[in-house]
Amino acid sequence: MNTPNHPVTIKDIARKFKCSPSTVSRALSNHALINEDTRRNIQEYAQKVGYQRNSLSLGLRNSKSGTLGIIVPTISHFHETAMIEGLQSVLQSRGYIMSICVTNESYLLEKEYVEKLLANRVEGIFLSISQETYDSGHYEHLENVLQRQIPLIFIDREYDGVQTGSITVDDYLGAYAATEHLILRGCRRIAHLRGPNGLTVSERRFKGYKDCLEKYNIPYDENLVAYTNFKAESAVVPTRRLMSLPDPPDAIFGVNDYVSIAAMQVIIEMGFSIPTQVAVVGFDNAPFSAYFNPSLSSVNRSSKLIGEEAARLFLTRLDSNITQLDNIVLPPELIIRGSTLR
Amino acid sequence: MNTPNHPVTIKDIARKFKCSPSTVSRALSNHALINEDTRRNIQEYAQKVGYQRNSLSLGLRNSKSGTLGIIVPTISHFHETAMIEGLQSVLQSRGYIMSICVTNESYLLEKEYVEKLLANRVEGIFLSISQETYDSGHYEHLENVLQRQIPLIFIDREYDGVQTGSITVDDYLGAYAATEHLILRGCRRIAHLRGPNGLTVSERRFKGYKDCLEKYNIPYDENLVAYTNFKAESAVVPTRRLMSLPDPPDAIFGVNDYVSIAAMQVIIEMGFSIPTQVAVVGFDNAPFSAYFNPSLSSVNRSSKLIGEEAARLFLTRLDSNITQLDNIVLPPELIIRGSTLR
DNA sequence: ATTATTTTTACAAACGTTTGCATAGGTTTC
DNA sequence: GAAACCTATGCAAACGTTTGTAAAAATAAT
Repeated sequence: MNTPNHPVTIKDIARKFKCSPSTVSRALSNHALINEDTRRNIQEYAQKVGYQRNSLSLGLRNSKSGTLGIIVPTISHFHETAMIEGLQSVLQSRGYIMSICVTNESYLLEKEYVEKLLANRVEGIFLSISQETYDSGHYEHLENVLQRQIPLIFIDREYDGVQTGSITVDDYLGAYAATEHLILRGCRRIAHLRGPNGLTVSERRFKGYKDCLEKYNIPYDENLVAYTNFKAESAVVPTRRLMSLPDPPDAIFGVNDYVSIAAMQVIIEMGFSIPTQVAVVGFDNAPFSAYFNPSLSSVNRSSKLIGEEAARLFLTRLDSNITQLDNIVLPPELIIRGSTLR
Repeated sequence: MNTPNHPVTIKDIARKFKCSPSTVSRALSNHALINEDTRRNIQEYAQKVGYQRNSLSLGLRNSKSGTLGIIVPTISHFHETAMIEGLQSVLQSRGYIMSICVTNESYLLEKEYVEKLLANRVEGIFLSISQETYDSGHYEHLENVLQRQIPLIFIDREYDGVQTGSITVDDYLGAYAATEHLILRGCRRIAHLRGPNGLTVSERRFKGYKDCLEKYNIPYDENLVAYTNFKAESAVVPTRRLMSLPDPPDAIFGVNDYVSIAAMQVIIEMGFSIPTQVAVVGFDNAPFSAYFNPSLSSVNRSSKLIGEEAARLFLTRLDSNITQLDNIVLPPELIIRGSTLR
């Protein structure tokens, strides 16, 4: 019966109506061959006692769980949460539950999570691959996913070796545009607060920066490049060093907005003025960037859009059963604000 | 066999070894009564073919899914993601998968999610109740959770009517402290950029502000209170109005940091100086606040700690089987920075 | 009244596990 | 050589569904 912690099952209802579980099941799913009266009675009763399908059982029977997996390296930045929001906003109505796994850039954790999600029979996986995975070149865990015909979609970070859908933003182009903007604005000694060595996202932005300098015949000066770990604090000391150079930079391109605002603070504290003496441009267009003083120019990645497009890709795969998914590269957009005004 | 999209099961292994599924099951779980050789053989083979327990089946059998539910009104703010990170950091090692549900303050969605999580046999639910739920006074869905003996823990937003564990931060106290700080600093016309009407968090902070004024015999002036929707943009017009008053405020207490930084921008644009003419204090101590110009004083809520403590509460419940969970109220902490320096 | 037809229901198997109980051999004990 | 005892394995049921097929009941047609 309805003992406290035992949820009511189809069998309970069957017992109540002295009929078979199959009848109850069919009644609840509006099967055509069920008598109208019994159908109504059963449905009303089920409603009353708060019957709810056991997803586990359901999942076991048809190898589907009504769950989607999202694997990201972190959720502490605006970018990732915005992507998740985007996914959510599109998939909400389909009634999926989203399982979110955070890898901290670890290959092992990523592998474990993929396996666990597969064991949980998720109906799709959205993956932003970890740096370690990218470096290691181990993709067996992903091949596994595809082999099992589970839709796999790369969000933000892709890997060419695995043939599946992806939504990414061209980091290189974004960095190039930011640098070009600084150059066109008249800056010549452009510093770059880059991300950690080896991280794809750092390297691509660094390359965009470097290539743009070259394109405009501005000599690359490695003294003008400093390392950060993406966090604001990590930009303080490097910026202080840059601005203490005998010939300090007239512009700084930060690998993200956190780094850039920290740099701005240091620059101002040291008595330089922004944007007249030093121009600053960031990356990610975080929601706070427009409100800085001065407001921060930044490369927008439309993080939420990534999630939305990824969700749409997934739905396409589902609805049309197309297995060949698109690889969409979204264009970054430079937002010009006070920190780089002429 | 090992057909492409059919994961290998215990039965497959049993067939391979011409033994029964039960033997395989026992071998895999190191049951004492299994011959050492068969155990080793089976384990090696399972390893080789990448056998993995089907969580759905497992869950069905023992009404447990290895999954936890997290229900929050939003994930677009720092506060919520930090809480999730906190949960994650503690629960990581236990191997749980976290299902995250976003309610957008909707009672209906919250109810649906709770039901779905129950249907998925989650082993615990961390809930930050939606405003609509709070207002409606409908808690049947939560009673349901408790009745089924599923650990339920309120994070950040609690409801006294449901007897279960909670980790919250005293909003009232935080607002009081912020206001008091402004008063002690010498401000007398203190404006408040509050949150929407009816939202508990807005009201509590508003009350803290108002009570503090009263305590210090500063007349409450409703002209100095303006509404926002927590987003930066929504603070622009109200701040402009406040600063255009014949007798403009000498301090602004913002309901959160986004609102406060937008206010700061407007204030500076209008030619006032911070903190000399106007002091500003925010709420949440967002990671960007320290880097503003001037840096923003703010009330810290230790968002990550909320998650960590909630996770610990859950583990206590699990390990010791104590059903009577604590209600922990964390103290807010005022962080004083440049925006309120004397 | 008998057969044919339709409507409604029940049975049983399956999804992948685990586990109490039974049983098949093998070994020891008397 | 029988009784008693291990050791290793298998059987079957259970978790909660769904669904193909069979069967029963009701209705219609002859």
